[in-house]
Amino acid sequence: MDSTQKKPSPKIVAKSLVDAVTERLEDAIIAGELAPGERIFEQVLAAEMGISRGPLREAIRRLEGRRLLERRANIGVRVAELSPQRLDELLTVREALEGMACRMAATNISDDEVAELSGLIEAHAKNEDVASGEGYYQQSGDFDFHFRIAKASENEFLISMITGDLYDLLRVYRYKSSTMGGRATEALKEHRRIIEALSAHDPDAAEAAMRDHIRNARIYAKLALEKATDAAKVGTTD
Amino acid sequence: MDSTQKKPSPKIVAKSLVDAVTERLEDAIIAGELAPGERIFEQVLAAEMGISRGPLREAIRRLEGRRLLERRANIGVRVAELSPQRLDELLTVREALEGMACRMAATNISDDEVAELSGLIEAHAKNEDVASGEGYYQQSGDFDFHFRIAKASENEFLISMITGDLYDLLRVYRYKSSTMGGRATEALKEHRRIIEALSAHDPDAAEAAMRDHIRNARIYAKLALEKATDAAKVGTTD
DNA sequence: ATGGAATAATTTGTAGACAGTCGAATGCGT
DNA sequence: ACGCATTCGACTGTCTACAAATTATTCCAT
Repeated sequence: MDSTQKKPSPKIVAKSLVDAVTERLEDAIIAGELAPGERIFEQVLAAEMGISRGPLREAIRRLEGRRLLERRANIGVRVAELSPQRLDELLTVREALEGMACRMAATNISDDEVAELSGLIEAHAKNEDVASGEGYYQQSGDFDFHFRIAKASENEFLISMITGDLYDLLRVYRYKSSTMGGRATEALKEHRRIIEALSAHDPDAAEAAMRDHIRNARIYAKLALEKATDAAKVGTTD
Repeated sequence: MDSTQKKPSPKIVAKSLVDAVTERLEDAIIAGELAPGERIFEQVLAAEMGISRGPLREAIRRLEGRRLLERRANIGVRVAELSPQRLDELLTVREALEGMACRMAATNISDDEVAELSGLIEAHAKNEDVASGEGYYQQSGDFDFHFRIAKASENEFLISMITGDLYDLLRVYRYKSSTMGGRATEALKEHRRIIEALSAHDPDAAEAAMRDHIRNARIYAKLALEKATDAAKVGTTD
């Protein structure tokens, strides 16, 4: 949550223990320290973290809502399973949401903001990572790009979904496998098309371009992830 | 949560206290017993409900995630404010999500399901409520209609968003004012167009029809709600 | 070996206490 | 009389400890 940006202005937010624990748990899940499907024992975890059960339970309730954890009454809490199918579902929702955000952005965005977006993209285009087509491109510039467009929608609800819940969920997959990379050159072209549409303030074209971009990423990621999990099933003795 | 339907199949879910409290709080907010902006005191509420603070706090965390409650650190919890603008944002998200759901439904839905949908609509068309254009139409048949289409998308993530979080949030507005009614005849026409597109298994047309339907509802609701709140400002001494 | 009952482990809920923090009211000084 | 600092009170945030309920496991008898 604080790894990339989102904290350019370190607001002096009075963080409660629950907030801190939530983030830490989140990071642990994202980093794979807590494997998908793994069971969580409240007392053990609380002891490890040096806190009491209360705040831990509250943090768990939150992540439950974000679908990072799953609870079955009187049985326990498990880390959510991450199937390729779920990723596909997730990205489909993202397509709908970001498409809408981009549509709204097309009407609201200022020329200055478009210029900034363009600068962002072109700066990254010069990176060797991107030029070679490999790129951990997705992890740095891509977020910024999508975040800014979401913000330009000026729809608070939409923004919080895209940059909050959805984003966190996606990070889990992004970490698991670098399936989202390797499409840098295509992604760059798609980004340019999005900027074009935004610059022309054409809502229909903007939405279409964004949806196209995310749909391509989805299809690519799905294939890559399926291949990866198949390989894993052969490679490991799990 | 159990007032209308959503519980056609009373699954034997072992409910914990937290679940029960969550629902009750939710209902209280939706029914307006807890007014928007009203502050909540943990001790008081816990005492009123006859429970301890623990489960109450956990329930609050959940509703926080659903954006029904807002918490400011060390200050307290308030019932979320419901501005016309927020409703507009909400319905915009719904347009995107249900549009996507309808698109997917167009490919997945069976002819039998289309027939059922059609039956549902036509049955309601014969109702006097609807014919008169007034209708508490929105509260009964409309939900079913939208729910079924969401389900037909076969995207679990999408389904849970549309029938879960979003739906609950909308209920708050629906209760507050009957702004969502009075458009029954138009809504019926729009529903028929959606069914047509679904029956033809045309994704593009299906999405377009659904988005059109929700967009119209949004614009109408926004105007109605703005008028209502303006009137309230004059009418009350608040 | 299978069925069932007793047992153990874990989650869930409760109670009480205390520290930290914010807000409001109070009182002082100008 | 007005503004500012201080004090006081209330509520949240957190911890410890205990009690209750439920599930999983083990072990014995058939």
